[in-house]
Amino acid sequence: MSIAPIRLEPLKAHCSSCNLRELCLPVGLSHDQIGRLDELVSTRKSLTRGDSLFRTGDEFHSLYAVRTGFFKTCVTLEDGRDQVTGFQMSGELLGLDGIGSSRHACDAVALEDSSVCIIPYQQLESLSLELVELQRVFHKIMSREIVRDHGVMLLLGSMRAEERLAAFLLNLTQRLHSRGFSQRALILRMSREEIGSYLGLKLETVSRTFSRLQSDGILEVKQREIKILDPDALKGLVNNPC
Amino acid sequence: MSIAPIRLEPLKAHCSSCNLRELCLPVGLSHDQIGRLDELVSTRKSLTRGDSLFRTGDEFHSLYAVRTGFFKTCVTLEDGRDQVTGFQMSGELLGLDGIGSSRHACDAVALEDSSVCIIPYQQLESLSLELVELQRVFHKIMSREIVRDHGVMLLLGSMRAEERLAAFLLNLTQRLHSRGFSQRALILRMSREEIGSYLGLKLETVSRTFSRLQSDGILEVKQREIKILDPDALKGLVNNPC
DNA sequence: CGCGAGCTTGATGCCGATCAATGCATGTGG
DNA sequence: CCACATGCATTGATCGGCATCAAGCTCGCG
Repeated sequence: MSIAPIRLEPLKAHCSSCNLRELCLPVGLSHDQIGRLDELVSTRKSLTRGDSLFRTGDEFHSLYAVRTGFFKTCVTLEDGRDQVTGFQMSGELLGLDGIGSSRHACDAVALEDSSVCIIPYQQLESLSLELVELQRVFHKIMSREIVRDHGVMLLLGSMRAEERLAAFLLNLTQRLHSRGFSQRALILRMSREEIGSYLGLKLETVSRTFSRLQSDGILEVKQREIKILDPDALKGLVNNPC
Repeated sequence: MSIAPIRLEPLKAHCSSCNLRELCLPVGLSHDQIGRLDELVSTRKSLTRGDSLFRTGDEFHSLYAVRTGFFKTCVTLEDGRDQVTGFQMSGELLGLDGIGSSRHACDAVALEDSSVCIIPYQQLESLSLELVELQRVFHKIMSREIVRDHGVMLLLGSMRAEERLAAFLLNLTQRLHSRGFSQRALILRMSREEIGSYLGLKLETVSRTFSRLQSDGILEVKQREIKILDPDALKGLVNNPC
């Protein structure tokens, strides 16, 4: 006997009832204003691990808010070398790169089974003309993305391997903490190679650095499960030239 | 006998009569729309070489459009290490980093005597609610800044010294060319150290790489005067892993 | 003319890349 | 259930590119 499909897509999404609304686009909007957003953010999309949400060169129509799961974005050079430009978790927006040229300028790939809310960009623009608060929060999100990228440039341009990895872990745990997860433990959704690409290191260097931090008693590393045994020591590693 | 001051500040600025309007915020706006911008972009400010336009932590009120001259932006770590995050020339916007947190997140420093137009941000927000085209162009500018930053991350994360310098020179000459300057010659407004900071290299490496490109017959380097003798060879350097 | 900031060049060393082998977890088919 | 394959992670040995340290050099300027 056949089984009825469990999920139908597109599914209705509702910002007003979403528990991510304090971390996502609606942050700071009133109940009524979020209601207006509901009209616009009406569908969602599920992806399985490895799926691309969009690719470089795809026409840009929508932004995406991560609902569940985990993504990476990366840019690729003609010769195949690529650079992971960010990791995105629930509440974070994907697709801002596409606004400038009407085409996406990077690939967005699900690192685990994930779902996103689709935010049609033209409708977002229209609603932003009505709701000054929405315009404001959207500008803030883009600005923070620029500031974040500058932080990564600082990391890539002037930090050493150990520092980079420490800064990376602290950044991840902080973001996970504001989503209700532990500050002391995390499960990495990305491979050593993807971490390395993000941090400008080779996967062997990432692995060795993990091992060193473990033997220093700062971390406990079991494959992708990380425990932070000594958070202060980890923080002490960043901003130390030697 | 005393001489009357030649320039009074603040001076009136007018987008509608500005020859940078095709490279700057007004790009794509109609004559009438640019007229509306004139009401808002009313003052300019002159800086001498070495002056800061704003510093990390300063309250954010305005964006700035470079009118003449040349700037760098940089972020600094507590221990003093810093990273140049960009170089800005005429028509380019400064200050987008401040929107997210109401405080500037980097320093902007004039690398030569320069002038900027002051764009009060609150008024820009208000006008964006009226002029959908202005909102659109502003979003595009922010998005392109994000894409640009991703390009720098790619450069810092996965290119070799020679490639980085080649990419940097090609980027500069392209931007200068669209401002009417030569594609083959340029005068660097920044020191070797500032180039190095931007590219994640030490100043000695920058200097050596310039020398190598010169002895390869690709460049002619006389201090800060650069001639590109073989543009194709220079382009050939980027995107070549070895 | 002499000073100093910025640039070039050389000698040396180290961090992270590369190459290579092994280990470990997961999955698949016999 | 085991044998084997596969993908990812760890670890070791070696190499190389860039950093570091240290002189000189150039040019503008008082």
